[in-house]
Amino acid sequence: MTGSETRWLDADQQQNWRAFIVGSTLLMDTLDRELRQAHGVSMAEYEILVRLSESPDRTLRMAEIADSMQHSRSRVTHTVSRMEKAGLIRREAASGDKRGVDAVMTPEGWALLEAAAHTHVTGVREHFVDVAPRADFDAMGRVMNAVSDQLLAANPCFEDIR
Amino acid sequence: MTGSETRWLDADQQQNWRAFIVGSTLLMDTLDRELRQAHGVSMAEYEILVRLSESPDRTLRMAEIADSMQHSRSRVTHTVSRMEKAGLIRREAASGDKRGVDAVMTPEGWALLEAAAHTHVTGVREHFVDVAPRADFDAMGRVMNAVSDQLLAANPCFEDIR
DNA sequence: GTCTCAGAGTTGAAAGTTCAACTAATCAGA
DNA sequence: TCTGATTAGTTGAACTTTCAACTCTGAGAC
Repeated sequence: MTGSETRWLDADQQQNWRAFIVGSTLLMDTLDRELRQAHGVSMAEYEILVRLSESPDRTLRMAEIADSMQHSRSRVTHTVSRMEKAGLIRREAASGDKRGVDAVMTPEGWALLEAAAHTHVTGVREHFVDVAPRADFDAMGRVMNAVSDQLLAANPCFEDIR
Repeated sequence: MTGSETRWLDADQQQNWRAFIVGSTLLMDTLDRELRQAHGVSMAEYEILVRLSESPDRTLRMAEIADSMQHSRSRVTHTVSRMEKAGLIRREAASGDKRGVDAVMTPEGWALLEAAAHTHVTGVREHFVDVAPRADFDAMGRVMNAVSDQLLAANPCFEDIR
């Protein structure tokens, strides 16, 4: 990873990279704030609800949540604990593997998601999807997929590092 | 912001958006970890050093740092305090405005930056710039610039919210 | 001059994240 | 079937970020 001469970025690359950092923090912070103010959930919590809502029985193993969001297991434990306290999720022993824990979405969680989804999608459109031409947006998607592929390929067991 | 019917994202938009979330957290976490392991600084700290290195006298007002990074003033205060304790930055009373504080890069800070820059740029290339065709990368840059523009225009005094 | 308001930065506590150590269950192999 | 290595998840402490309250300086009105 750290070899020989440094190949510096040219001016364009530099600018694009900085645009990415600033734009993405601005975007994420805004969406997070909108969700918190309107519904009292963070974006991470919202994302967990989305994933649960898409799963059979609105249920997911802790590890599945962690892997799909690229969060550490510890982080998911803490987040789910808070959400459980708030009544949005219930923990159950996983059937089969006695080490495992299932996170199950409660009716309250579902209700919250239904309300929050509108806020979130509106924000994503207004601040992201609708501010650029479709072709550029697709290109951005290809870049970010390539980023994920590269990083996951380079680190087959990415969890170990976290 | 929250009006009438929800215009949901279509499948492509959904995928691109999720690619963005996962890819960017993966990318930022990786670059942050690389910097921490090799040089003991976070990416936020590194970015502050970069900005100082580009300023006349390697000096910047606290507020300038905060604004250019889209961080809250409080966050910059805390981060700079840690960096000052580590000897990378020195605080000085700003000339002219007695309310102001200048953050000045120390020789130790400069030395660290020189060492860390190689690691960082190599990582940015390997995990980001070089994983996608230039045209896609440029399109990504346009999208992120549009995001920033939209958000900054919508919130003339963005700091007030933070 | 002084009163009020705005701006720059700090502070400390609360909330969230990371890190390393831990328990308990499963698996693979002798 | 016993043993050692893995895997799932949790825990608590350290660290980072956020939030609201605060101090001090500067500026404009009168």
